[in-house]
Amino acid sequence: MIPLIIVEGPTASGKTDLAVKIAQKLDGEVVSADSMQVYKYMDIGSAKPSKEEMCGIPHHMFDVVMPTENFSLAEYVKMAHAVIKDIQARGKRVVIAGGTGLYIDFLKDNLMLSDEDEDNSVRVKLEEFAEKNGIDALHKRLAEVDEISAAKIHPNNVKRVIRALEVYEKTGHKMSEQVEESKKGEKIYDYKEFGIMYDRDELYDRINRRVDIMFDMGLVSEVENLVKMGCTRDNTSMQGIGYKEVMDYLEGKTTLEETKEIIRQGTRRYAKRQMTWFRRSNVTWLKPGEMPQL
RNA sequence: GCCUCUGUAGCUCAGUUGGUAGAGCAGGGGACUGAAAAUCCCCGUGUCGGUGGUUCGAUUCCGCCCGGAGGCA
Repeated sequence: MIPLIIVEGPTASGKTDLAVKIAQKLDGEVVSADSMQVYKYMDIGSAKPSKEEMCGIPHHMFDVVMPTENFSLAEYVKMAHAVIKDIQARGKRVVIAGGTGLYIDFLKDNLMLSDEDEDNSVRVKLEEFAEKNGIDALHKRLAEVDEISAAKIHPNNVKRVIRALEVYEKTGHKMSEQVEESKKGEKIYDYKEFGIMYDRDELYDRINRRVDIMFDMGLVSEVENLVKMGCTRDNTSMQGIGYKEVMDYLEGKTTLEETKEIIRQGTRRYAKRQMTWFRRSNVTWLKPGEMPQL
């Protein structure tokens, strides 16, 4: 089994810093587990560490896809496994650092994903069906083919209902079955999870301050540049906090101050969701600045 | 100094023809298997500014006091 140190926790809690310190101590390299840092040209808003902050430690899974392209969990997991294998082969330790709980969960337990083509015509058709017949009709359709998933997914959660139907139509298997299948992969990692626990008020302070810093660093021109490259709201990359809001600003829908406040709030809420996610995994919580027992 | 308006949840405000109160926002909790920084679900007790009075009963009516806004001198 390959040993893994995982650093997780809410945004702005100092994961990057801690990961670098651990990597220095263990002679390791850092693998990011972040759904926005995978995009190229999205540096400021996704809070990628600067060269100086990396302190010479190699970082992976940054800039692996163009922001005009869509990315997925499956691609992340595939690439990250390969990167880890490579680091291990070179005799270095692996430190995972990131805030995307879903990515971390799939990676650490080697959850299996069946082969599925990227064709999203099924999804588009289901979206049209929902538009036309309403979300209750959509949910009913799911209940007919996969009762278990239908019971688990709230009818209002259209994205999830569509995905469950998509799985069924594409593979012929129920999503609830697929979940069971996914757990049959071999355990290949021996991991320890650490998180940084801030007092809520203190974390929110850090978030608020960091948003201002992002603007000072040129977030607006970063987004302008992405728009020039052809990014639109349809791109997953533009769903990132800071990006969609600055697009509104560039289109004159909000003032600069409003934009900042909406981003601060969105980030606070995001941090709260992250904490909910990580709370249920077996994390050893550290105080800010504390070095874990490795 | 006088007159008018105003003081209710962290904020903005509703409301109770007298039976101790509710919206939005903020905030909190949760879910999460190929979009996940996305998406979705649940959660509202607070000396109704203070104090006396009227009343079976006052946050509601009346007096006084304190705070805020405006007007007239």
